[in-house]
Amino acid sequence: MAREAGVSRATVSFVLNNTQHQKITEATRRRVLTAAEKLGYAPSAAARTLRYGRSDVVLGLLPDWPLGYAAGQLVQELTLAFANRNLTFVVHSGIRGARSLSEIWKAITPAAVLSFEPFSDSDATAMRAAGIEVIVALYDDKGPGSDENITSANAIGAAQARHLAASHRRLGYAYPDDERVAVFAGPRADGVRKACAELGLPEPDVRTVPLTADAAADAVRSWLAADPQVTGICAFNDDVAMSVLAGLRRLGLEAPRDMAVIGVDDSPAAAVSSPPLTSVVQDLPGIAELYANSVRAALDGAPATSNQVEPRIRLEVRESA
Amino acid sequence: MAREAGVSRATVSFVLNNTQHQKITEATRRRVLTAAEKLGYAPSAAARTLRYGRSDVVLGLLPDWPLGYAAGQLVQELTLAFANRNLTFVVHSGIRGARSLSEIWKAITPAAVLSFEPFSDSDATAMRAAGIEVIVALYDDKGPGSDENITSANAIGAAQARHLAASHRRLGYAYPDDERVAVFAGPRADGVRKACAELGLPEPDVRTVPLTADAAADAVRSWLAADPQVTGICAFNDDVAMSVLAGLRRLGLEAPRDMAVIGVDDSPAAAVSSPPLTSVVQDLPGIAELYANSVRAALDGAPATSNQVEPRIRLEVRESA
DNA sequence: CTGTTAGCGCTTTCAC
DNA sequence: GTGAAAGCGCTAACAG
Repeated sequence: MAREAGVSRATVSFVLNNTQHQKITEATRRRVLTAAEKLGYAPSAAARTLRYGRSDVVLGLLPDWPLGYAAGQLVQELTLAFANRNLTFVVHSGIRGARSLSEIWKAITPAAVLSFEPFSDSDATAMRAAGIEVIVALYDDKGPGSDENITSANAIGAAQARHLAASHRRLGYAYPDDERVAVFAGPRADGVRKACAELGLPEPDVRTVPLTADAAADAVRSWLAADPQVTGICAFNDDVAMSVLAGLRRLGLEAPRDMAVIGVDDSPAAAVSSPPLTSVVQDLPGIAELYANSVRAALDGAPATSNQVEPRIRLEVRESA
Repeated sequence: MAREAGVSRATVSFVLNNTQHQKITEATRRRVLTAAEKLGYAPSAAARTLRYGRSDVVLGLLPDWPLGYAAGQLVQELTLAFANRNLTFVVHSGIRGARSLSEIWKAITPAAVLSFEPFSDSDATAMRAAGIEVIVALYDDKGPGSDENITSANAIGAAQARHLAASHRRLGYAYPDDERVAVFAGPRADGVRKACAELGLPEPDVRTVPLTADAAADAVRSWLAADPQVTGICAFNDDVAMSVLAGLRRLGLEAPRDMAVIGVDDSPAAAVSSPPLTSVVQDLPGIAELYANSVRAALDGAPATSNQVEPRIRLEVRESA
């Protein structure tokens, strides 16, 4: 490349990177660009990474569990948010039996890792030792025993509860039948619990609801038999909510007359369920901006900017609640 | 590292990579490993990539459109399949306004790219020039005018049609209301068309079905008014299928009595829809194996192995059809 | 303003 | 057996 243009390697570097504060002759500039064009020259990210010790890649680590509509959306928004900050976002889907975490990040050499599941301390220290910024998303650092005010982690559950509390005196929580999402479902259920407490409602009745009509019917029966009777259900997500709706139909009952149900995610199916499902929708673009900001700030060595706007939570009110 | 162990760099390399045909003293070997351990030494993928000109990363390029349940599953299966072949699979979600394709692959330096959407010839040649294996998935290279036998691309549609043909004389196709998935929906609709032709059924009636009950009701009305009347619907996916079901309910009609409906993906919501949805389920692990094999073979410079087993397609028969 | 040089960490080749 | 050295492509620093 340098040889071809008859120019020094450094000059080439300046031209191709549009380095400021370097005055390059227009002729030289043109010569370099022409040569680059002719040779189909492409800069080597590997070399650049080796030199800098850091790439511009942000590695997203997805957990093992089933990825639904919302997860896909979030990934897309994150991709966009990082791109706007000159960072390339790629995702690796964690899965039993796949490569170990260390193999992944060594293969990618990311500038930062944004994980949606917690990992071991040794992994974390190893990554930090390699100069990688590590950010764990979606989890409160407060620990399980925290009795703080409602945080963004459980704001979803709280929003569900508050909506139902307008017309229901006892709420239930439809918990997913998948242990893998427990880290996720727990905080949401906690949000419901806290909101109930704040509103003076009795403790919510949490039941696991598998994704079959029969099993859901069992749960519905139990809720209706409870004392005080449970008539408003906050579901972990739209799938679980639709399962509850199926359970109601199986018993010849109807939402919201006999029992109100509210989901999370506003997935496409929610709009056409029977009855159409009321659902909580998260501000995914906002959340993506938040994480992208955190990562960018960490990479720039900036202090953790806490002027972050809390992402909004919205209710898509339909007929089920 | 070498300095610390008092051993040559080459020796270190041999030990850490378990290079065969090199006889290393057990003492030296131990010395190296100890030093590596103590220093928390991690090999630099960037340097290795620079040296080899190729990493062990396979870059998956996802299209812009909404990622559903099946897409998430496929990504997980691909991750596993590639891991079993010593390849690290990461995914970049294509999205309007995000970085250009060339920025992505230059940042990652992948050994291969597995794309789920077609890209320009110039992109393809640029990547190949950079030594990257390029594989475009999910599309037939036969071109749009192909009248071949049913291929895997449209086998899904064919399976739907064949199931419905047992009890219905005229079929309809519920096409998604999203232009972005056209590349995907087209072949499936073609599969239905071909199966109808083979079975001596009239041409299927293709209608776009948005994801709202009202719009779906319109489509249902048109199908029932058609001549000959359409009573069996193949839907692009489960979401569209559930929309058709909603349209039926809106008109006071019922599946499968008034109209049978069959979806694709067997998403969680399908099992609890009203009525429970019959759906085509693809052999995602099989498909993942297929692609992983192709990529592996291409990287090994092997000829395209055509002893590939065609992934099976299965029907999850419930009540809607 | 332009050209040269060193070195990021790794592997391969060659010399001891 | 082990050690030294070159070079992958890049950029920062320095010399002309």
